[in-house]
Amino acid sequence: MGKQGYHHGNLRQALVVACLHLIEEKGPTGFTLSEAAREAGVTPAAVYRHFEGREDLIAEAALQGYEIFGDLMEHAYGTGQPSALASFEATGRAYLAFARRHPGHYVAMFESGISVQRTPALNLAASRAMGVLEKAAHALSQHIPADKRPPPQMFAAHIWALSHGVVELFARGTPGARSPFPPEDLLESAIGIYLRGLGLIAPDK
Amino acid sequence: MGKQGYHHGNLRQALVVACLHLIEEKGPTGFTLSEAAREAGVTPAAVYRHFEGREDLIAEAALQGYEIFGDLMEHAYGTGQPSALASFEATGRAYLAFARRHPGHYVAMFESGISVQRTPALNLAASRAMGVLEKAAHALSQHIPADKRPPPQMFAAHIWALSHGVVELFARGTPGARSPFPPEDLLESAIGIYLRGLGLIAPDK
DNA sequence: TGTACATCAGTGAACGCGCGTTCACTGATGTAC
DNA sequence: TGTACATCAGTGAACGCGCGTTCACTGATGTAC
Repeated sequence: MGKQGYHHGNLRQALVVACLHLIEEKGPTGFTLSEAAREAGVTPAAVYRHFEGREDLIAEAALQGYEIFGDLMEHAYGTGQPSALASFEATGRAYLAFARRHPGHYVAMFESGISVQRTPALNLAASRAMGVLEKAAHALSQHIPADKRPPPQMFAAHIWALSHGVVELFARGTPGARSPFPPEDLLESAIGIYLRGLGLIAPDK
Repeated sequence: MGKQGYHHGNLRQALVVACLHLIEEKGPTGFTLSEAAREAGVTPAAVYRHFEGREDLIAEAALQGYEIFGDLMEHAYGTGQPSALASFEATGRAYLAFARRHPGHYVAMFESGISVQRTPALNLAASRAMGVLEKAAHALSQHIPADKRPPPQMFAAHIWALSHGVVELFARGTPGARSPFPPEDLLESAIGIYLRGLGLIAPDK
């Protein structure tokens, strides 16, 4: 783990860290391989010992992101059990918390243009993570009378879109899109209203 | 408007068009000034007759986007009048329609990192456009009993986030984020549920 | 414990390339008379 | 209508730069005996 001397020790991971940092600062297409190498304290050529190129590096960052994200989501889901509603709300909060705490990962996952089909491992990690959201939505939708129940996938898509929109517009440095409300409150209140619209929580508070 | 011969005729606008096209294809940081010049059929040096550089060019694209967007929103708003609900729903639809029809503008406006404070003109155009959304939200919120009425800005932020999320995740080429539902349906149904949650439309359909 | 050697992970020089930016220039257009 | 001239909008050559990628190399590490 040290980096003194000729051999770095853990260059592969150091490059991922540098990549995440640069993504946060300049966006997923705003930095070069050489910059990442420089930030890791290494010659550009050394990168090729570990990655095929820039895309491959970003894909690794996204993969690690999906793994962290999946763990977080599963933990949040478990936290709310056995209440379907509590589980659902916990995953929503976890989504936002992840985006805030791991902005580089978030961008690599959702804004870098890296396809989740790129690799079986990436696909698997992504499916697991998003699967938790769907599972939570599905469990919750069981509490809606069958005749007025929207498909759980639609359900999950709504909440995902809402969360993503809050992240992109209000939880990031997007200038001019500031709102007088903290993103957490925005998301929580929106989800509350939405769930009330589905009849899942009391119409009067 | 012709482009034969030494003089181009309307290079400034041709560069904006090229910029929009390149943004759609490669993202806001994925192309170079020289590429834009090439696409407009002109030497890189010619760009400097019209713009200070890459950022300036993108800012112009964003400005034009806000103007189109503002017109569209105002028209949609008028369409729904005098019903506050109809006006509100029309602006929501217009948002998505704009994002689909003008993806380059959309990205230049919301994803390029261009600050709306960059220029008074840009600020003005953006304020006007977003103002329509807020006006629609405000008018609609008058129909909610005052004691359970959320602030209209929060209201507008919710809907904006939802719309933005749908655009980003489901209306663009983001691979892996496909959903079995058309984005228009997703947005419409989500807004419906949301408005029901606010008591603005009948709880039973 | 010591030595010889294979393997590994980095270096640094080299290459060709396209970039942004500048500059003096030149061809086209518009206008005064 | 014609001519002279100012203005404008583009050219193309030049510059220095950092990039991605390759390659033979070398220093460090690990291991067999």
